Amino acid sequence: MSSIDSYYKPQEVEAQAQKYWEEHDSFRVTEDPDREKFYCLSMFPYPSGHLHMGHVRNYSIGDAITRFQRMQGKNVLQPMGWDAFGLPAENAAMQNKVPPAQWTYGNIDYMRQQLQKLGYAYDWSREIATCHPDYYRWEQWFFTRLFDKGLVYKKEAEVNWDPVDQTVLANEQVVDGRGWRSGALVERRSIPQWFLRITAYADELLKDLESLEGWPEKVRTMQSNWIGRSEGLELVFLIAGEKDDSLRRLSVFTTRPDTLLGVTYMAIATQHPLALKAAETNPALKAFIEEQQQHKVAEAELATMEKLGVDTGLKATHPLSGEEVPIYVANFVLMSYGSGAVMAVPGHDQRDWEFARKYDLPIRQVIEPRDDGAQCDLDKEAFVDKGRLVNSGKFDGMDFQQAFEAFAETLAAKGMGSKTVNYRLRDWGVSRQRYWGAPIPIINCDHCGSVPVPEADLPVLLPEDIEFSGGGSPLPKMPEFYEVACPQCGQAARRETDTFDTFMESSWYYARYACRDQTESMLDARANYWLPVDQYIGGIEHAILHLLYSRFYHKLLRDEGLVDSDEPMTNLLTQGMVLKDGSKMSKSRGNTVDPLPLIEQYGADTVRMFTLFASAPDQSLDWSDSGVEGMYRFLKRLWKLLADHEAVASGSPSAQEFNAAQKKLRLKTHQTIDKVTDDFQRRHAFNTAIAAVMELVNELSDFARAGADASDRLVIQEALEAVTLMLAPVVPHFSHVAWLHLGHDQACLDASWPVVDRSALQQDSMLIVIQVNGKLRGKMEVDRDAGRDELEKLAVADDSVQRFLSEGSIRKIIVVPGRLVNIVIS
RNA sequence: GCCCAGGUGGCGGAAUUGGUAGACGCGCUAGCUUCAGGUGCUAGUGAUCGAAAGGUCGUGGAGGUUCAAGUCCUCUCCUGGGCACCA
Repeated sequence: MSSIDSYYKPQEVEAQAQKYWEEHDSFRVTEDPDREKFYCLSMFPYPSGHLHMGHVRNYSIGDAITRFQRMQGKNVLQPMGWDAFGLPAENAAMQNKVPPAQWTYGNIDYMRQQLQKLGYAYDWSREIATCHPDYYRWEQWFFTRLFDKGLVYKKEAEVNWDPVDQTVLANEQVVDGRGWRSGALVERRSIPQWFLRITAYADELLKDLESLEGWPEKVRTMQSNWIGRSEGLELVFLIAGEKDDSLRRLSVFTTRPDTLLGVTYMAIATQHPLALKAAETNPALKAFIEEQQQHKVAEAELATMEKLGVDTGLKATHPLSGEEVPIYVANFVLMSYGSGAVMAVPGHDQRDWEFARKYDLPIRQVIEPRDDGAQCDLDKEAFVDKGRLVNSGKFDGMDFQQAFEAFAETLAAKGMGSKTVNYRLRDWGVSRQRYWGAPIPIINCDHCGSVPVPEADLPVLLPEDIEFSGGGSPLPKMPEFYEVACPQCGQAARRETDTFDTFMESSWYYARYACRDQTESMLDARANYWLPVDQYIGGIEHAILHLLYSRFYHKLLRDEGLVDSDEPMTNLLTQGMVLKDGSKMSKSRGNTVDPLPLIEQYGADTVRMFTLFASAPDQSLDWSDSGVEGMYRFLKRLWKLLADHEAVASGSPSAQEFNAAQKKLRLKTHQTIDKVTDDFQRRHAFNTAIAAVMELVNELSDFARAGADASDRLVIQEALEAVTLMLAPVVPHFSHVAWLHLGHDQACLDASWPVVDRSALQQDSMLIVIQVNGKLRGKMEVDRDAGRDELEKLAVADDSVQRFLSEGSIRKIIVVPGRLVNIVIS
């Protein structure tokens, strides 16, 4: 036992606990097949140079879960690392004339120290920095594997080009259509780039969302919408008089095949090959296409933009009716979705309707409302609901599903159409024309084409000792980097100077933590011990891209035989933003709060506790300095209580005979254990867990104040132990020292989570609420075994009820056992 | 436009299965300790009427279901987020 000073000095407490953890290497874990594992992971930070409150919140949540699970007896892995590639390092390099590598590694060292100050239970032996060749070499290797499997390909794609700086800009470097440094108008340029075939996994990524029951519904919905699966029919309209076979068949996709006979014109995108060809001989059309090209406006405006188009003069033949309809080039048709052409049914699609009105095209009704009162007035707007077919010959009377099948069959028989599925999801472009990223392991040879770098030549090292000035990546200016011999034919070739999208690194880091010292392979058997991640914690801003890419990557790893699970993370907690004065903390708003001075003033435990207490983890958190003060007060008060308490061996209090006051405190103690356990385990409601512990401490203070004899001290000991253990995941340093003070040799972090003593929850009496007509009128303390009849009798006899009886007679009495009696009077 | 959250005291937020609305913390008020204090302790603190006992109102708004609604249903307003001409 160690006695403690009654004045709480967080700096000393935290130093003592951290020293112990360090000396005992307390957070290092190894695989142990005999124990249940728990992998708790917080999204790793970008090493920007300093921790902000969002990090503190994220990691305090993760650490609380980690330590709780450890106290449940599980073998818990909680690693930490650095999402170290990225644009800010390049910007800093330009500003400070420091190579990005040096800047990044310096930041990592500094931020690691900050994290250690906060006392998080990380197994630092597994630390990863994605900019390290030991890490990205496997990403390069994996890419070459995907290349061999045909899961990567190269195609032209548009980038933002700054004509003054002569460089490609990331989207965030384009401000109001101009380069952020040069101020020059940004141009769109097409250059060859690498893509990962995520669309090949679209169906599985969508289907498996259903199995992710531990993910917030919101995230699943967002991913589902992002994938955007729609079932429909792909069908062909022939172009009348067109000789060129590649242009003769105009293919379109529709989710409403039932409206097929309502087609009165066709609409194609400005970039559609047919449009481009027609423009060659049609100056008005050419001008229109060029003008639309200029309009690379914000996507939000697109939706409300006026619908415009030009007649190509071409005619398409309806595959069923044989009718010839005009083909328009229209600004509302996207080249990137479906085939870049649509069949227009103005009667039953609002966009088509508006366009038809504007250009005086016929509007034909082929669907009529079922008898459900739906309104249909094609003079006012399109009728877009599903209904019954009319004006469609032999298809008349069919409903949507019948028509879908019938049209599909008819068209298939003619070789003019088939059922298809379309996705909103696009393949993942992974090329970045940047320096500070993992080099794409491809060599371009004039004779052999794109050749992956052989495994023996990996990694392709990113040169770190470089001069970094403006004007884009230095790699294309470094012949020593890009001048290589082709691995296949040996002739002079050129290495790719593009680097990977940094989402590539963050898509598989969770797996590499399991075996980051493995030099022979990307992953080994240890990954299957730890995976999938049992609890992942991070910002909602990653709901789509990072989490979708990680799920995709996991399936790629699985199909390469590297992991045996289908999904990377079973449970996901998306923590809310940290706000100050109602708006998000950000440098530009100037409302950031630096965690470090607070840690110095109050200690890490107070700061951690406040971030968990101020709101539920998935809600936003409003920062309040006086709230932090409140947490500090609580810890000081509890500390005093502990110091004033003389530890006793915590035998088995249940063998004792307790007086009423002792029973009452024990009831509160065990009720609190019950609630807090549920809050931690099931709800992740740390805010209410902490509040419940505070309630217990308040009651404990009152009890202890009354003076304590030997048997009282036993009950106090029991309560203080419970409090110390329940707070251990939140304020681990505090609990570490408190636990020793309470007479334990074993470290608090290895202690077991407290267990509810059911017998302490047994009460002799219970509080019953008395209502008259649903309004609270009184309360009564009744015997635990009081039956329904007795409760009724007692309630009616209550003074507060008697007063209302003069106003009417009793109609009904509702008894909710253990809760209330409601007397209905009228 | 579509989809998803959310709206509760002066503030952050509780109320988990329809059953005592406002736990816990902040702030505020009064008092005590006597502290140089910004410390500590005690009591009070939704609004309103009342000396009190007690009553009335009260969870964005309007209806409804129910013995009973912050919680369920219908309509509506506001805030935040996501998607956005997806055929």
